[in-house]
Amino acid sequence: MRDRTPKPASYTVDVVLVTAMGNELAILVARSSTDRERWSLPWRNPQAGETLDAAAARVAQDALGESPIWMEQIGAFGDGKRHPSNADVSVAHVGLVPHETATPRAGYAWFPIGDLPPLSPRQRAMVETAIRAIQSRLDQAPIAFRLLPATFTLSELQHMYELLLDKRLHKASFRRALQGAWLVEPTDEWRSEGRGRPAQLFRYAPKKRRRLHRGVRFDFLYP
Amino acid sequence: MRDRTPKPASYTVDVVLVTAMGNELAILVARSSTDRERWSLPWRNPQAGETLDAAAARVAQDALGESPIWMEQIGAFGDGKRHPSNADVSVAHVGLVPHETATPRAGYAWFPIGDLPPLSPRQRAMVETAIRAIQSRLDQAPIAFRLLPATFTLSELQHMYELLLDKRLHKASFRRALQGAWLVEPTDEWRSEGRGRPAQLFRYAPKKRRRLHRGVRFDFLYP
DNA sequence: TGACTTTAGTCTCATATTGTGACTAATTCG
DNA sequence: CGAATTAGTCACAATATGAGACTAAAGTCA
Repeated sequence: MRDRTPKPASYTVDVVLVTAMGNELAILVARSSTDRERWSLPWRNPQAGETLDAAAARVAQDALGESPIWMEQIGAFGDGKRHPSNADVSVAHVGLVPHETATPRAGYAWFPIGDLPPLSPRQRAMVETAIRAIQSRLDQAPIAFRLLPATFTLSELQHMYELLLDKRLHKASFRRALQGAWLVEPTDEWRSEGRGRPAQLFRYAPKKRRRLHRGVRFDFLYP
Repeated sequence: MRDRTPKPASYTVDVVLVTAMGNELAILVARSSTDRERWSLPWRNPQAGETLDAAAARVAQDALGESPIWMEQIGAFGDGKRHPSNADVSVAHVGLVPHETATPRAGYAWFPIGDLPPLSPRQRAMVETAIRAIQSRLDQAPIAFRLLPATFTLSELQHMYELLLDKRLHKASFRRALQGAWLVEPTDEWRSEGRGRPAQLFRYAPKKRRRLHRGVRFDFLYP
């Protein structure tokens, strides 16, 4: 697909749909309708009068048949990198989907993030930005909870955080922080997972609490 | 400029230029060339082949005659809100300029952030997002340093942080955190500001240091 | 049955980080 | 000189955090 349109500049709306598949994150990828060997993130040329968020929701809807449980714009991408469309820029979004309820429609498939098919450079950049966006918002939005079923064990929650942050966490510290945040409440159910002591199931049920007030942080290493 | 083009969808590149003017933040606003009563953020229809960042730099260049010392994209805005152009979406950027070196060209003026002229709804949203972006990146990038001259007193730095965060900070804690971050080094100059003890001048000179490793935080209040 | 393994959940303590008031220092003003 | 003003430091209490060790409840298997 060569660029033939001179002006005005056009744009697409692309979505990075993320789910947790077993022990790895996975991204929803679409098979190209013209060249079955090519893959891309789901995208769309927005219709006239369609808002960005609506277009992104539509892209997700077309791919999964349902809406992501959380979605956020992660920016406009262009800057010379190629894209399956001839558009100059693409407005990218991240969407989160719990894996249980996420069955891709025909032509779409989940790919583990460590083993993605080749994507256009622009969409490759979107995936990277999406992951970083998830990681940086992890302490500001209930992202991990959204990737789990309605009830879950605390170990499952911790493993989700470890998966998203790509680092190990200490069990006692994790639970202490979670306690202090008043984000979960226990159900009266327990789940026995074969070996080992059964775990209590919790649900996401945030309580109001006073805003934490912290001073400044200088967390950047350099320039 | 009326909307006459039906398709394909077009976009603009807009820039929120921010500086510190005395005791308040200020935004660079452009007077409309057609209607002298109307104001807008500086924006531009990108040229063919021009990257987003290049277009944003060009917008800043046209308005100030120089480049912001720091600039970052803050997202694409559309979603039905009006804009001075007929574009469906606008890709917004924040740029920081130290006030000393920032003389607006003809047709542009700094407005204190608490007293902006009426802007289009879309650009109003950009300003709000820009401020939030600055605040949220304040601990990850040397934003406050960029808004100050090359040498500054620690009180000036603290006041800049207070201005950006819109909250008071405790002097001793601020300096302790700053010490720990290895971000400034003293010069051998002092500045006497009339009454009171003279203050030592510092410069931004970040040193390498080991990455801080923290566990998880659950800093969101609810949903 | 009863050791052993596995996973869940808790406790405690040392250490690090942070909030805050009070202190000392160097200057101007009158 | 002494009060006022701004800079810069100290010390201590209060929290927050990292990490190991502990208890609890299940399955496994001889």
